[in-house]
This record gives sequence, C-alpha cells and structure tokens, in this order.
Amino acid sequence: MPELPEVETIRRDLAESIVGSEIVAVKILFLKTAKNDAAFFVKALINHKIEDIGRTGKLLSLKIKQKKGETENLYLLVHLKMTGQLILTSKSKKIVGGHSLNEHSFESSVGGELPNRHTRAIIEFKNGDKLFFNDLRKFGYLKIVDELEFKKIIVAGYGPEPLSPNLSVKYLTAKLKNKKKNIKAFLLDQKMIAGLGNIYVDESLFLAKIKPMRLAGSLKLIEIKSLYLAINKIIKKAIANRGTTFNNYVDSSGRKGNFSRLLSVYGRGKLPCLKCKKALVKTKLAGRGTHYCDYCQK
DNA sequence: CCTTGTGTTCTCCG
DNA sequence: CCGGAGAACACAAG
Repeated sequence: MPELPEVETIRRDLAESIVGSEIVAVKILFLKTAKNDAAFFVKALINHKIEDIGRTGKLLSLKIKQKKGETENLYLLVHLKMTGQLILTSKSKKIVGGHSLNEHSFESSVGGELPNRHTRAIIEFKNGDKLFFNDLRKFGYLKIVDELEFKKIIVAGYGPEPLSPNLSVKYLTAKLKNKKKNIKAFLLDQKMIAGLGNIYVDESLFLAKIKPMRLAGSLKLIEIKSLYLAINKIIKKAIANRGTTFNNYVDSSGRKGNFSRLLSVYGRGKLPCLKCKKALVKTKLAGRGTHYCDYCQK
C-alpha cells in the first residue's frame, strides 16, 4: 500500500532516471487505466519529454514538456492506489519502484518478464528505457490534465503535506476543533493532511500515545502537539528508510524499503507491545484494520 | 471472508 | 427542507 514515503521514494528514483527523457511509444493494455480518451492520451505523451516529477500526497504528477507551438502545460497524473507499481527497466540495469503483492509477483516483475499479466500501460523512451504501470487490482490510474484541472484536483482534494510548514499545531488545532469523527478517520482524510494511509496513521497514533477511536475534537493541546511531532518523525524516518516494504517494495538498486522492521504496531496483530509488553489490539475502525496498544495509548 | 485509497452515494442531524 | 458532516458503499482481485 504505497503511502507518502513510498510514493516519494518512487518520485525521487524516477526523477533521477527519466526527467529529460523523450517518450517514443505509449501502449495502453487495459483501457480503463488511462482516464482520458486513448487517442488523446497517446498523442499528449508521444514525442514529448518529461520535464519534472512532483508529488502531492500519494499522487504523482509528471510534467510534460511543451513542444514548439504548444501553449498549454499538461501533466500526467499517476495514482497507484493499493497495488499499483511503476517499474522502470533500462538496458543496463533494472530500476524498480512500487509495491508487489507477494514474493511471486515480485519475482515475475523483476525476473525479466515484463510486461506481465498485471501490466496496464507501458511508456517507452528514446534511450530504450521502459516504464511499466502494473496494477493487480485495477484501482490505480493514469490521467493527463491541464494546469487548471491539476490545480483544481490539488485544491479540492489535498490538505497540507506532513513535512511542510503548512501542517502545524495551529492548523491541526483549528481543524480538529469540534470534529465528531474519530482521530483515525480524520488522519486518513486526504483533505485534512495529504499522504497518510493506514500504516502511518496507526504508527503515528502509537507514537503520540493516542487511541485511534478518540473523537478528533477531544484532543487536548498537548496531545495535538504530540501527534504533530509523531507524524513528522514517522514520515521523515520512513522516507529516509525508503518506505515500508510490507509486501515487496524495492528501490532502484533492488533493495527493499527498510521501514517495515521499524513498525511498532501495524501488522503486528496481538504481538506484545514493544513498550509495555502487553498484547496489542487489532480491531476495525473507519473501515480499516486498526492496530494499537490499549495500555500505552490513551 | 479478508486486505485498502478514494470517489460516490446514502443517511442523519441541527 | 437544506446543507453539511460522516458513515457506508463501490470498485477490484487474490
């Protein structure tokens, strides 16, 4: 499940590899993956270079360099949702980003069999590099938008980035005030904070010592401060560790993300809490599997 | 049955 | 009855 740190890792890897590269071929293998008219989609990309790669929350935005005579900035948006991958292959080495569901699909991806049965689109570059968009569950998408629509999507759908100054104790205090939903649902809401998903929400709440079912509006200032610091610390550390390999994420050198071994509660079921040694609790909240310590979190 | 990110739809409440 | 908030569902496949 790629969340902010995983998507950021992919962004950084791709930025080093394909910015400045020219697209020479575009293949859509599953029509619904590309949200535009197929002919427009291909035409907008082909014979164009990638100028820059951005990220908002879990959404990647590849800026398409204008050609002479073109007046409109276009962006290729990529959302991986739960099982999307972006895998770049080149003749000399394989550069991989994204999540595989299991060892088997990882092997089939990296072992040289691309495209595979989950490949939904392929973008080929002049230098021979190929970018594969794989997505087992077909939730992810590629979409080309102009500057206006891009801005609309960002403004309407995304709150501040966790590591930006726009996310502050002051901002959180204002947004949490009188909120009647639980803090877990609040943190999962991309309009409140961009980029947190199930893993980092559970981890942040554990570090902040706050129970996930607490009503958002019930947090005291000292708890809001603690939550703010926890989110900051967790996201920074996860990016530094190139994300969480819960399944089989690997980076451009073929290494796995290192944050999985640093998880405190996510995926640890009823194992002993790392702090108090009592059994962790796994339940369902906001429609999601939820992990916490009933003793350490208040 | 379980897994989850997000867009859409439904329901509730003041 | 309206608006908004929040919950629930839809999507998809292994």
